Amino acid sequence: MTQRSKPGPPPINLARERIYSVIDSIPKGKVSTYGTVGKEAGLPRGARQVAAALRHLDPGRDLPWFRVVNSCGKISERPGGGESVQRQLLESEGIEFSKAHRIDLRRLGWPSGYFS
DNA sequence: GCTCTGACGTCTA
DNA sequence: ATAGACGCCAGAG
Repeated sequence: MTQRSKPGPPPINLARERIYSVIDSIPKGKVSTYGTVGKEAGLPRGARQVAAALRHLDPGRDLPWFRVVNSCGKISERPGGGESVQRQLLESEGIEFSKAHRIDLRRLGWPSGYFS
């Protein structure tokens, strides 16, 4: 075949699947961030892509989307609302929130030690 | 093809 | 610690 694989970012739909795969690997009781998930998925500057991937996520798909928060350790607000739902899902598996609605990433962030 | 948008993150003041 | 500017990059129009 004449086509050679050349170095560079993977096709978007493939990148999206990688993102989903990373999110699926976040352990119960832990959380990760948009930026970190992007990195793990091979997208060093792909935080916004991770957000977009979640926005376009099939609602029927079984994926722990709620374990993704922003770099501040807080739940990101978005148009459709639903932050309270995400918080409840996290609390239901033991995640604790500070007074400022923040999660201690040094303790509950995944991968462990990533936020030290 | 071009421009604007945004569930983000990092740097500066 | 807080606020604002900038950079990034795929989607949407």
